[in-house]
Amino acid sequence: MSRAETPRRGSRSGRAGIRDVAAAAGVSITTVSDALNGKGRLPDATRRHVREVADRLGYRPSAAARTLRTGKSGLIGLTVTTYGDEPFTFTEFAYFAEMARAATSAALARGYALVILPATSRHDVWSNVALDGTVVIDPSDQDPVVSELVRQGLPVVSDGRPAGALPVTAWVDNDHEAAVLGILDHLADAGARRIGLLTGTSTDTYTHLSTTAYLRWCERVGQDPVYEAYPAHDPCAGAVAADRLLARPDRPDAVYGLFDPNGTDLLAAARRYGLRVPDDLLLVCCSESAVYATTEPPITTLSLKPRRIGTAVVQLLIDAIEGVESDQPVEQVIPTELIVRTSSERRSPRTTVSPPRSPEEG
Amino acid sequence: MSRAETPRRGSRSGRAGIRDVAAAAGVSITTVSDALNGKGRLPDATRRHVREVADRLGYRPSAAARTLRTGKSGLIGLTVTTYGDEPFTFTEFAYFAEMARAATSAALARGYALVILPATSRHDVWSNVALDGTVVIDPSDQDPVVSELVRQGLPVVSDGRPAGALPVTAWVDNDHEAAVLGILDHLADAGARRIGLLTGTSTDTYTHLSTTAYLRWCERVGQDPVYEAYPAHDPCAGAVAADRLLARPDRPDAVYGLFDPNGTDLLAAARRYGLRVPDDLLLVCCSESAVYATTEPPITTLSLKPRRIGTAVVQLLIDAIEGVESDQPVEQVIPTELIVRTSSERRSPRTTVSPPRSPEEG
DNA sequence: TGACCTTGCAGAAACGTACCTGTCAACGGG
DNA sequence: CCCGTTGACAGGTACGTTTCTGCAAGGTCA
Repeated sequence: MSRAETPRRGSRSGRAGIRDVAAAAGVSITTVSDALNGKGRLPDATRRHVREVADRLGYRPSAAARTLRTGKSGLIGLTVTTYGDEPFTFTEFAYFAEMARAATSAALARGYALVILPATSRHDVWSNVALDGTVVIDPSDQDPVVSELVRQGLPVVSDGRPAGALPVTAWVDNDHEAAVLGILDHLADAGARRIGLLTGTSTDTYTHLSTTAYLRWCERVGQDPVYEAYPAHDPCAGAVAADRLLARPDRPDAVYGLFDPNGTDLLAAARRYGLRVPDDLLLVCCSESAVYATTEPPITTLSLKPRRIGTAVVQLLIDAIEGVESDQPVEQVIPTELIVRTSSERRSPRTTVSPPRSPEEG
Repeated sequence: MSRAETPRRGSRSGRAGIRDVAAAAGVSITTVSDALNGKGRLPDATRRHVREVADRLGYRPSAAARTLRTGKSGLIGLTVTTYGDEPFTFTEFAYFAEMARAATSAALARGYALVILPATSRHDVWSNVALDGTVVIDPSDQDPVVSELVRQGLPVVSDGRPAGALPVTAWVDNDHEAAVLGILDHLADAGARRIGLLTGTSTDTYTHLSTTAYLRWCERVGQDPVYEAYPAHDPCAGAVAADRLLARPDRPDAVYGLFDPNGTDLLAAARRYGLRVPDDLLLVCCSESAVYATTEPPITTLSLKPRRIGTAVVQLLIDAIEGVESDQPVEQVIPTELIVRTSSERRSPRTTVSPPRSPEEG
């Protein structure tokens, strides 16, 4: 009977809703919504008045209600591969941190926020969050997460060229083959005769492409491949593998390490075997870390440009979400950057004897 | 007129809703909801049947609708300080990555996901995501973000003891004063006569507490403070500051660096000045990075145990969200760990002669 | 003076779920 | 035979928005 009378239970428990604002401003809900969202045909006076009342009441629109109504949540998934229970690994620290940082910035700049999600197919977490789209880092072939997302009609952009026929919306990657070939040529130019590789045992695209490129290069120049593979997610295995590589009878005189910590691991191993860098051993590793600028000697690194990748991935994803007909291609190759430092600099002639340490000679 | 007749437009565009499942299973919406959520009093047969139909239709409950109804989103904010446009900095890389990793794992294990948010007061992003609570990393005094969140009635747990009277629900931190004092004593024990500090110019709690502790220690032992401060968010400034510190007329014979890259920076600076570590200069820095295990020489580091902090913070937050009367205190101090390596090991006899290493003497 | 458009706003229908409040049958006990 | 109880479900409302549709009031033009 007195249904039309109920006074909204006096603004209910806590937060003010749009109804409260409407009542306080003496207008309708529609008017409040339009005023706050800059829509509709309202005179500026009304708009200002509503905004002022909303501010006074401390009104914050309910994200859940808005999402339910509009179908857009403003959330982007950032899916990272997991090893065991842990998302991303030691070996990916700097890369991931840089990439995530750039992605976060780019998303924020366009009004989106990032949700970190594991690549495991734990439904309960995935289905508990309303995503507008997802960034997948280095998806494995036939990734169940990606398939599920695509099935739901969500745009998926991949960091790393998708293996197989994974139906992603777009992807961004480096040209890993070209990068490896470039490094090998660089090392050969610096005088390397036998170049070794420190690689991983996992089957992700990065490891696979890089290793394949190395093997092809070896075949082309007629060098026997010299490499050690180890489980890259194990923080200790790298040092052991580096040691093993330098302990081989066919010890390489130059090494490229695919993972971030390989530089220090190889440097330590070289010291154990009394090898001087770069005189006896040329060194390059793939890393985003700044420490290699100040090691003794500084180590040449390959940067995969995670900032640019993180930014590009997010831009592509948001373009897809918003239906923007981007003029960017949906497959972007970001160039890598070889930062040449002492560890791979043309060594002094093989035959000459050089003093073990001469700080003046810098 | 045929209003009661409308057949739900034939399962609408795309996704199946709970209504579609109910229709397909020949039961009511309530029954579907109860069956899937394990509530109500339903015979197992019905429960199974509903679940099966839901699976067949590929039904995924709408996160937005559930959030709107229940008031819980399953999302936790991870708020990071921003410097300019970028969230977190170079100097915090390893710490943040470890911390975020542990936090992500812990949240996931309890069915929550993490949203990365900037500490800027950009309302539009904050209000667009429905959070159940927030982790704030090292909030500054009078942080507007924290105040706003608390005003909304959301639990806020802080990584880092909140400055001033910031009304957080709980916090987790190291005992930074104790850590610094421990390191200074450790260096003094190793023979240091004048210990320098490499610190930051920012006003965050970590920097402030650590610097204060250093100054107090100096006063206590009667040493003149020798320190250089630099803007820690600038990736290049550290090297310059390290150089400046070692170029001083009152050059210290031991240095503690508050930030992660200080180790390599100080090592490089020491080399430039022909100082041997640890013989001429003892070195310790605060870092989570593994590279310091394999530098030449290996550098003693202080670990703030970001894994434990990340886990603890999330546990406290979720306990608060779920109203669990946790037996954990709401103010937790996580012990730091000093990983002693060569760079701070008792140098060759200055006055007393003691064996460089005596593992028996424990 | 209508016919017609514009302005300024209100009503009400979704969005998809969770849960409170029935309803109806079966059943057991007095 | 009646009444209370319990099991198994259905109806309907509310969550807080956005937005489509509608409707007066006022102005313009033929």
